[in-house]
Amino acid sequence: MDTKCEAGKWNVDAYLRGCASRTVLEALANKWTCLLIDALRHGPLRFGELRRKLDGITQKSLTQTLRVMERDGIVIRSVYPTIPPRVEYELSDLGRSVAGLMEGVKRWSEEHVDEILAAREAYDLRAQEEPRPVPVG
Amino acid sequence: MDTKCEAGKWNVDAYLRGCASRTVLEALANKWTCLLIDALRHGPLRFGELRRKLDGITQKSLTQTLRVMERDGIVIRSVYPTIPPRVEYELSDLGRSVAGLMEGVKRWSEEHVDEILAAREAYDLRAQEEPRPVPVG
DNA sequence: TATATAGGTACCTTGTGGATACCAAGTGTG
DNA sequence: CACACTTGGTATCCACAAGGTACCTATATA
Repeated sequence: MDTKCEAGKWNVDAYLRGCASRTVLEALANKWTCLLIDALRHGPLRFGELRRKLDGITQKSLTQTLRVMERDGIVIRSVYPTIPPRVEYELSDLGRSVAGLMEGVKRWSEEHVDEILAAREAYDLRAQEEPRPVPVG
Repeated sequence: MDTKCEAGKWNVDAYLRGCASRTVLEALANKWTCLLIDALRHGPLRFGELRRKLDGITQKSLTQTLRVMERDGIVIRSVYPTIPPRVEYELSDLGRSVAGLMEGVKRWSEEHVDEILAAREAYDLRAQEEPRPVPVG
C-alpha cells in the first residue's frame, strides 16, 4: 500500500516488511482473534471461561492465539499463583482500540456483504450454464 | 461478532457462516488481494501488467486471486478476443468501496503499528531474559 | 525458432489446525 | 494410602489446504 519502488513496481518482500496495513491485518485477521477481542470487550476472563465461550476452540489454538495477541500487546495476561492456578486475560488499551477499528470493518461488512454474496451467486450461476470466456482454446 | 447463542456461548460454525465481518475479512485479508486493489485504483490493467507490477507473484496465484475477486464482484474482467488475446481487469463500484474501507484500516494501522511492533520487541526481550510465568511447574 | 499473449494443470512442499496424550501441584474422596 | 479431578498449559502426530514450480495450451509476429 505504501511501499513502492522502481516505476510503480512493488518489491513484495519490502512490502511485506514495510506495509503497516499488512502487519495489522496479519495480526488481526485470524480465525479466532476477532472472536477473542469481542469476548474480552466487557472485562477480563479466565482461560477456561474463554474456552467455554468460544465453543469449538481447542486448548492449543486458544493458547497459541492468546500468546500471539499478548505478544502484539492486544491482551494482558495476569497469572495468579493460586491452587488451582488462575490466569486472566483482558484487553489492553491497544486491544480496545482494535475493537474500535473492528467496528468500522463491521459496519462496512454489514452494508456490503450482501453485494459480495449476490456477486458470488451470479458468478456461480453464469459459470454453470456457460463456460467462462477464455482468450485462447 | 454478531452471532451468539445459549448464554453468550458462540457456536463457531454458525459464526463462520453468519458473520458479515468474517466473510468480508476472508475475501479481503488475502496475501495479494490488497495489493491488487491498490494496483487497480487508477484504472484497468492487463494480466501481464499486473504480473509485472506485483513483482514476485506467480501466474497461478495471480489467476486464482483475480478469479476470486471477480467472483466476489470486486473486479470486472473483460476479454477482447484479439490476437494476441487481451484481458483487462478493473475495479467495480464495490471494489472502489473496498478501497475506501482499506483507507480506514490503513489510517489505523499507520497510527498503531508502532505500538504493536514495540510490544513485540518488549515481549521477545522479556522472553529472552526470564522464562515466561507459568501457573504450575 | 523464439517471444509475447493469458492462462490451465499436475505435482510437490510447506504450514496450519485439530485431536490426543501428557504434565504438575494440590485438593477431595473412598 | 490410592485415586481422580481441577487449571492451564506442552508435546506430538496427522491431515488438509494453500502456495509455488514447472510445464502445457494456442496463435501471430520478428
